Parts: sequence; C-alpha cells; structure tokens
Amino acid sequence: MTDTAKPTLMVVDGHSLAYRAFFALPVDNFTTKDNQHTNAIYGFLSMLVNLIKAEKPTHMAIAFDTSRHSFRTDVYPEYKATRSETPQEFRGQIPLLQDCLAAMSIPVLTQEGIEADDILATLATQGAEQGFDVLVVSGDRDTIQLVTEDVTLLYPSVQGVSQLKRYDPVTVQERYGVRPEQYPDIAALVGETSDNLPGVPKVGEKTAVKWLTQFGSLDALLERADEIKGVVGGNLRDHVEDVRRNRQLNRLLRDVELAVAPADLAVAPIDPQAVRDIFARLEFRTLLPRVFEAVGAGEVAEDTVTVVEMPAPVEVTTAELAAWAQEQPGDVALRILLTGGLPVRIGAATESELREAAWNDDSPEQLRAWLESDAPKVLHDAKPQVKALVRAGIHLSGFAYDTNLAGWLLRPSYPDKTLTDLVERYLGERLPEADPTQLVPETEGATPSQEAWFLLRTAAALREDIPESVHTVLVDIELPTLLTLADMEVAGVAVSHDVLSTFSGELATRADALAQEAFGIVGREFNLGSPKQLQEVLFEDLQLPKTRKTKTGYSTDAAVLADLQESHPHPFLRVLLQHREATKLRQIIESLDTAIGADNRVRTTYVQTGSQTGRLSSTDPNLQNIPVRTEESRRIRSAFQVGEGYETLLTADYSQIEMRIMAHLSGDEGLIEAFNSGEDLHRFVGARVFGVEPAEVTSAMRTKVKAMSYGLVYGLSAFGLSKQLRIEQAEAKQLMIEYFARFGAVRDYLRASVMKAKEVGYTETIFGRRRPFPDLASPNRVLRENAERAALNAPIQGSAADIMKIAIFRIHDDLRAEGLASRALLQIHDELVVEVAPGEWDAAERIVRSRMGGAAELSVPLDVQVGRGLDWNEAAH
DNA sequence: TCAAGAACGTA
DNA sequence: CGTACGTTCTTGAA
Repeated sequence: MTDTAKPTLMVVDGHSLAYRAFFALPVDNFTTKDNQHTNAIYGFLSMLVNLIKAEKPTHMAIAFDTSRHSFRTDVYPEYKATRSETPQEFRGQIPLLQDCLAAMSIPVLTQEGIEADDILATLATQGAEQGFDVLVVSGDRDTIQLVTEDVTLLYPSVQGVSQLKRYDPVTVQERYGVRPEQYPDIAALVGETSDNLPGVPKVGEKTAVKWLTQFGSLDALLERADEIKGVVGGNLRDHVEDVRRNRQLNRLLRDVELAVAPADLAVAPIDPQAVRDIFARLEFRTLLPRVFEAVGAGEVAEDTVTVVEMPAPVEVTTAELAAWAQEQPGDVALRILLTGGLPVRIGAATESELREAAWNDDSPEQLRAWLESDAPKVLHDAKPQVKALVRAGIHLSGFAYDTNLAGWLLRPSYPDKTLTDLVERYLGERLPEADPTQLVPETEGATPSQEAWFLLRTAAALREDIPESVHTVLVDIELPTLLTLADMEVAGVAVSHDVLSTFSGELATRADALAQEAFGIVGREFNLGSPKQLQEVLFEDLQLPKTRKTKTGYSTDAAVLADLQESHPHPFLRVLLQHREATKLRQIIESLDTAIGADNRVRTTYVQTGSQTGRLSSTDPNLQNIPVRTEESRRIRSAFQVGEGYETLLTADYSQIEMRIMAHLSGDEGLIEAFNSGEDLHRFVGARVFGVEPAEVTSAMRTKVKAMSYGLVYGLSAFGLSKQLRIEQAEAKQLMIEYFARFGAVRDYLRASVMKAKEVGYTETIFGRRRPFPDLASPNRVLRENAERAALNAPIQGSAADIMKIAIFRIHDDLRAEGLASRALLQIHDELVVEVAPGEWDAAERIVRSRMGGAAELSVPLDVQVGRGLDWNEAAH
C-alpha cells in the first residue's frame, strides 16, 4: 500500500531512443516542407507520450550525450571509435527535440564529458535512496546494471521503439541468468561490438554465465583463470586485460555532480502555446492532442487561465448603440456582420458591456457620427468591414487597433487568420463557434458583440506582447494603410473587355497553330501543357539529353529549355516556348476578363498580412503580376484604362528603391555618391567596377553590374550570378571581387546585418518592423542558409514596403484633405497607379511626387518617376 | 474533390 | 546554389 504513495522518477536516455526512432520510422513520411527531417523527434515523442500515460511519473528528466568525448575515451581512445558518424539528418533533430521537451516543461540534462547513461545512473541511484520508484528508459544494455527492487529498466525491444521490455531483478535473472549487478561482468567477458570493446574470443553469454556462477565473481574468475581448460581458457588468459578494461568502461557513474536532484524534477505544467508553435513548425498534427492528453493540459488551464465572465449582449437600435458607444471613455471593440459585402448587424463591446443592433437603417446618422469620430475603435480584420462602411457612405475614423494586423506583425510567418485563432493563442480561450457542418447547430456561435468582447481582450493581450517599435509600425503605418486599401479596393480599376478579347482571340489562333506545328514535328498529338507528357516527348521521342531533376522527373521550365536549345537546337523547342508564351498570356487575359464587373472595373483584394516582409499581396485577381516584360505582353496593360468621369491615369514608381535603401543602410560612400551624382546607377557602378569612364561602359558591362547589384539584395552567389549571366563561374567570382573592392561597405553591411539577426533572432526594417528567423540557428545547413539569404533581404525589401505604404496613405489622405476626386487605384510594390479627375493633374502630381519622395529621410534621394496616359501602358512612359 | 508540384507572371 | 508573392494547369489519391 505504501508503494502507491511513492513518487515515480522516470529518467530517459534521449539520444539512444531518438536514434532508434530515427531508424525505425521512414524518413519520407516525416519531412517538413522546409526539408527538416522529423522522424526521430516524432518517434521519440510518441514513445514518451505513451510512457507518460502508462507510467504516470511524478518526476521526469531526459538526458542527452554532449559529445563523444568522456572519461571512457580518455581511458581507451578506441571506445566507440568504430561507430559510424551519426547522420546529419539525425543530429539536426536533437536541438528541435530538446525545444519540444522544453515546451513540454520536461528537464533536459546534459553534462560535458559525461554520457547520458551516467546521468541516468546517478539519478537512479539518488532516486532510489530518496524513496522514489525509478524507471530508467534506455537503449543501452549497460543500464541493466542499474536494476534493483526500486529501479526498473524499460528497454526497447527489437520490434521497435513502441515496444518496451520491462526489466526488474527477476526478469534480468530470467533473461541473462545473473543478477543485474553482475550483468557488466558478462558484458566485459563477451565484449560489446558496438562500443568497440572486444571480449574474450569464443566466449558468449552462456559461457560467461557459467563461469560467473562457478567462480562467484569476475575478480575470482580472473584470478583463477588458469583453472579453465581448453582453447577458451587460453583465450581468457590472453585477454584478461581486455576484460578488466571492459569492466572499467561499462561501469556507469553513479556519482556525477548534477545541478539538479531527483526532487527538482517534479512534472511541471506544459506551455501549451509553445508546444503548439513548435509542433506547427514540425508539422505534427496528430501528436498535439496526444501530448495534451498525456501531460494534462487541463492542469495548465486551471493554473494560468482566469475565467472571465462574458456580459450578456443587449439588443438595441443603431442610434442607442451609437449613444452608448459615444459615452465610453476607453476603447470600444467593433464587429460588423456582413452579408454580400453590406452591413447587416453591428456589435460593440467594452470589458463590461455588450451592445448589438440590426443594421436596417439606410442612414444611421447617430452611428455615422460615432464611426466617423475620433473615439477609439478596435477591430479584427477591419478591411472588409471598412469597405462595407465605405459602400454605405461612411468613412471610419478613430481606428485604434486591428488584432489581425497586430497578430501578423508579431508573427508574420504564422497563419493566425481568424479571430478564433488569436483568441486561442493570446487568451487561451475558445471563441464560441457554431458547428458549420450542422444545418441546425447544437452550439450557438458568438454574436457580433460577443466577438467584439473577445477581440477587445485579445487586443489588450497582443498589446502586452508586441514590442514598442512594432506597435509603432502598426499604428503609424499599417492602420492608415488599411483605410487607404479599403478605398482602393472599392474603387477598382477600369479594364476594357474589348481590348482583352481581341488580344485573346489572336493568341488563341496563334496557340492552336503552334500546337499543330509542334505535333507535326513530334509526329503525334499530346498535351503540351503536361510536363509529364512533355518529358516523354523531349527525352524519349526526341532523345534530347536529360535536364535538371525535379521531384517528379526532369524539369521542362523555360530556363532549362533555353539551355537545351543552345546545346541541342531543335525546332520543337522554339515552338514549345512560343506556345507556352501564347497560352500563358491568354490565360492571364481570360482570368482578368472574367473579373471585370458590371461597371467595367476590376477589383482586387490586397492582402495586408500576405507577406513575411511587409509587402502587400494582391489576390482575386492578382493585379501585381500583370505582364510587362515584352512589348506584346504590354498590350494587356493597355486594357487598364482611365475610368468614366476621370481624365487620365498617373503612374509613379520609385527607381531602384532597394538599392537606395542598401546605400542608406550600408553607408557605402561609393554607392551614395552614385545616387547623388545623377548618373545612371548601373553606368556609374560599371565605371567603378571595370575602371573606365562612365561613357565607356558598354551594355555588356552594364548588364553584368546590374545583375550583380540586384542579386546582392537577394544573397546571390557566384554560382547564381554565373548562371544568370551565362558566364563562367570564375568570371562571376571575379566580378564579385571587383564589385566589392569598390563597394566594400555593402558587403560589410550585409554580413553584419545577418550576424545581428543571428544574435537577436529577428531582422528589423528602418521603421522597426520585425521578422523572426528561428532557422538562422538551425544545424540543418540548407535551412540555415535559406534563412540567411531571407534575413539579408528582409530589412531591405521590408523597408521599401514601409516607405511605399507611408507614401500611399499620405497621398490618399492629402487627396481627400484637399477635396480632390483623384484616387489611388493600384499598388505594385514600388509603383502606384492613380486615377486623376479632370483638372486635377497638377495637384495630383504634386502630391504624389512630394509624398513618395518624402516618405523617408535617407542618405540618398528617393527618385520618383511619374508618367501620364489614358491607359496603364501609355502612362508608364 | 483536393493537394501537391511544376511552371511562370510581377517587384 | 537569388528574395517576396498568386494563379493556373496537370496529376494522382481520396
């Protein structure tokens, strides 16, 4: 009976069990999209969860080896020397596994020069002395020596990690024929191949047990070795020293000085959010509920979550709601329920009160007064709601917070899209949700005012977490940008169906002709759009050489085909490329055409949280990737025209904004001079790099430095540069050397920037926008180097995005403040398209130029190119 | 019907 | 072995 009251200490050899999992689970099923292998982590955690559930330890620790070096290698340098290097794919998983354990609040123990089993031995010994039931979990047979009445060994069976065999003194005796403490004697005699400890030749377990039983102890046996007859007797006498050495090495240390004692290892509440985060990164889905079940997330909930009582919603009129809201001294959360893009209900909340009203009024004047006042309002994903208000003729003011934007700024890489996600993450609560699969849901979803109440508290929680500089980005950049984007999206852009359909028809005819020509060359018909069928044609029918490998076969992309054309010219290749081009253009035109609304305008949606760097993205349709590179493709742009009631389109773009930001951030005097000189950038740089006068820079030279300059921003290598310029790698390398000889501060900056990011774990733009880079610390080289390039690019691309956002909302605000009808329509990262009302050109141009040029104070000017025309193509010149 | 992969458009 | 996006198509599994 007393046993049930005894605490249970479970100590685990992390390395040996994870290693077994590594070989037991197929790596193909356990690889994340970033190519991180996770089979060992998954297998280990899976086993651990089962163990915790089954054994319910009260105290727990996982020990890991630090390196191969230990007192054993000091005594015997060959110890474990025959073991092959652990694969990199395995080693890279250990830090991540330790991160998982940290999130689960399970102590990870390591000690330099000490093997994990010695830590286990010490803890097991101390634990047993201090009245614990001890469970040792290890895949190393040497731990058998630890087994006593109080210490049980769980050893993985051959079937795999999920099956653990239990060894107590009785089962050890049954299995090995000796008492647990005698097991090392057997092992010393028999030897251990995996540790590179040779034993006595021809002596196996049977003989060893016989001898030990006969002589009583290993020492007695070795002393009386001459009594043993035959070949094995001779072998034993020849190997006495080996046996003594083996025995010395397989004795586990029970007196390692540890920083913790068994009592310190009490099972602690897990950090559910940290577990969710790391599991999301490792793409573990099924493991999450198992972990929570096993280590009792309930315990955590009681500990850390204080349940707040939600006030009951009070149904009122819009006028009453507005009057109530107007009286509130602090933030009011606002949630507008939309149907078909129009408001149908409105809910509002403070911490203590909820108000809700049906939006059945065509001109809710009191409501408008509040919405357009400076009274602070907190929303989640405000843009659709703001757009609905805009359509109802209301322009939101006092926009104080958006939890969607805040969540994104805090963690730009995580898709916390919904309010539900954020409530769960930052409040640890569940937003009541109706089951969408049920026609008549059993559980009621939250009403708008209830959602508002949750979002108000979520906003407060986010505000706590968010660094000050990031908060500034939210308030000073993102919130005003959102209001601007809402107006731009509602405005849309006029697109001519006629221009598109004429072009589409031409392309369709051409594509058909090209397809027929292609089939003629090959001698059969097939689907030109299918990479799979294309590979058959290229590499089997036409016997062209195999190209770059992809996951599913060989690449047939444009770059590869161009290379092929050069090395093995074939008429089919030219036809194929032309066909691709025609069908691609046609496809773009078709999707654009179907997006034209009844008023001849196309409306995109800008996803403000759509990038990790701070850029916008555009969807449905994406208007940020309308072709421009070829003369012909620009015909699509000529379909984007000035709308009715307006006079002309204005385009304005920043020239070389990223290079300018790099000049500013690096402080490179040469580059700064280049921008201040008024000389063409690439000509100036080319002159410096090639040591000639600017006038003598040839177009080939200019192309090279231009590629180099742009490549810099992306972390380009000599290999990539040579590939792009189709020059030898040595020449690319030389180009880089010459470049950095003249613009060395650029390289210094880029290096320092990545170093800094490694130190603090994130990058920062000029305005304080952050992007975390956990992978900079990854032991996986591919992951780490990818992160390094992204980290190098992030402050530059991100600062450019910040600058454009600042410019665009100021332009928007100026135009409104001056009572102009001209309006911004499109943003394409460094370009802005404005629809100019009759007679407003001069004002519009002045505002655009001054706001874009003055969006940031850099050590180089921000050059803005402005164009004017009746369509987008024309305006671009 | 859905997800993954390839390909390709933009800055 | 160059960053950041979104869309379309094909294909194979569900």
